[in-house]
Amino acid sequence: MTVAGNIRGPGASPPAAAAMAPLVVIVEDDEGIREGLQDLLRSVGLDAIAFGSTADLLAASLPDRPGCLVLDVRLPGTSGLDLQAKLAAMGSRLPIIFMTGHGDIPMSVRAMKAGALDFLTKPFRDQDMLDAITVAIERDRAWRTESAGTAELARLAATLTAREAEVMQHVVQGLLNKQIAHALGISEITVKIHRGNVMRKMQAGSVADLVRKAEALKVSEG
Amino acid sequence: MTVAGNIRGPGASPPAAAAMAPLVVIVEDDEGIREGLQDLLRSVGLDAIAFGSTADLLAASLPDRPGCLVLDVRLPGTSGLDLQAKLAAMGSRLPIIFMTGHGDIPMSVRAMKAGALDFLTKPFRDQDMLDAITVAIERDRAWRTESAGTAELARLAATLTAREAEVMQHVVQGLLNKQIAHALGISEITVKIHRGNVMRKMQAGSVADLVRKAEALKVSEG
DNA sequence: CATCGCCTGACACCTTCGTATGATCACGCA
DNA sequence: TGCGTGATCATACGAAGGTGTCAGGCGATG
Repeated sequence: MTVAGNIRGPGASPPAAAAMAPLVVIVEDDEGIREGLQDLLRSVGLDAIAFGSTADLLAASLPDRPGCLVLDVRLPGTSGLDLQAKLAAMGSRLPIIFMTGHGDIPMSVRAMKAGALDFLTKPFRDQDMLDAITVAIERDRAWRTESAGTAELARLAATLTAREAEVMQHVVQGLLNKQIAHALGISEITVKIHRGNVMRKMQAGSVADLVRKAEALKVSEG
Repeated sequence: MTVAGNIRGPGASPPAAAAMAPLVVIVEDDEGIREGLQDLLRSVGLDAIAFGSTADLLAASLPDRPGCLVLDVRLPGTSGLDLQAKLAAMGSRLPIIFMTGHGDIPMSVRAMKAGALDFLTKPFRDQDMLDAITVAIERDRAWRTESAGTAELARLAATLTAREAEVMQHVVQGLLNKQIAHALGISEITVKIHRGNVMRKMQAGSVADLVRKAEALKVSEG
């Protein structure tokens, strides 16, 4: 598995990844800082894996665990900001904490606007980094939990036939069976059958349930 | 009306504030920059009002129009960051664009984490400021539109009696009338009456409608 | 005290929903 | 060609939803 293992689209999440022990991924070219950070994290019981360049990270095989990315801005080859953009384009949601020794305000603002969780200047206090990492891991956990839910919904929705999906669409709009039948040009009886299939396949115990699930799907899709 | 006019809780929005012409509020102690900014904005057809200190702003009477705040970080008395915190505590959602001549990275990160939309360093390019303002106004408009919707829902929900609200709660959970009746210790007939009142008062054409409105309310409240 | 709003309940009637049974037709796949 | 799946429809029955009418009790308010 490559770093794409952290790019979790709906349906990709294996069993309860959000509950696993977190992993902090470090990308920093200065070996001293890199190992210092690793030691710091291990001292508080956090697993950490470190790379010296973005290329190393991208080539590496990462487990699908909750965690975050601690990224130096200035790196050989692809910069930290470029990596942030690249990961975002790949669909990754892994929280990113930047650190830099020679940054400026526009750089930090750009990173924050692109979704970075924090932007620390070297030298930073150990506690500041640990605080940021704690927040980042918690956010990733929350996202994974939520994502697992919508992924499960998407899995259920994928079992619907085209017609059933169409009927569901109309049901959650609040239309009556006879109205749906007229809209689709079929009989009300057939609508009832499709509707029953939808409720069973989507594991919805009521129309209210179905509406909520349909809304959650709509939000996660677009 | 004070600056609290920009603190728009549900139910506070007058008719279609989101559609009004935007107003940019500037707080900057340097008179040259302040007037330069005002001229810049007026040159592109934007209304602007400027203050020399946060105290002046807080004492002023501001119309309830879409817009944004352009804020110097270093100000006499309360600083820009303090004002940001104060406004947030007051419930304001007015987008804030910071500008500074002597800022540092931690300051910019703090502002961005607190929800600032942008953080420009002086001297900035006119176009950068205009771009930021455009984005900010658009975001404020979107928020106002959304806010007006939930405010209307809250207004409808406020007309419900305690019992009706209770019944609605159970209905959107997907319970049957007989289950609601049992849960509340009343007869199914009475539940039907309350339910009918709920549908009428909430202007819901269907259970699906009601569920969506209840969800929107829940999100806006919690 | 009278009135009003709210909560409560019953009876009746119709609509809508949900499902079971049974059946036909089309399409793709082995 | 046979089989499975999906889509279609009919009949029928029971469960649930929705509305209207009538009515009693209860607390607040003028």
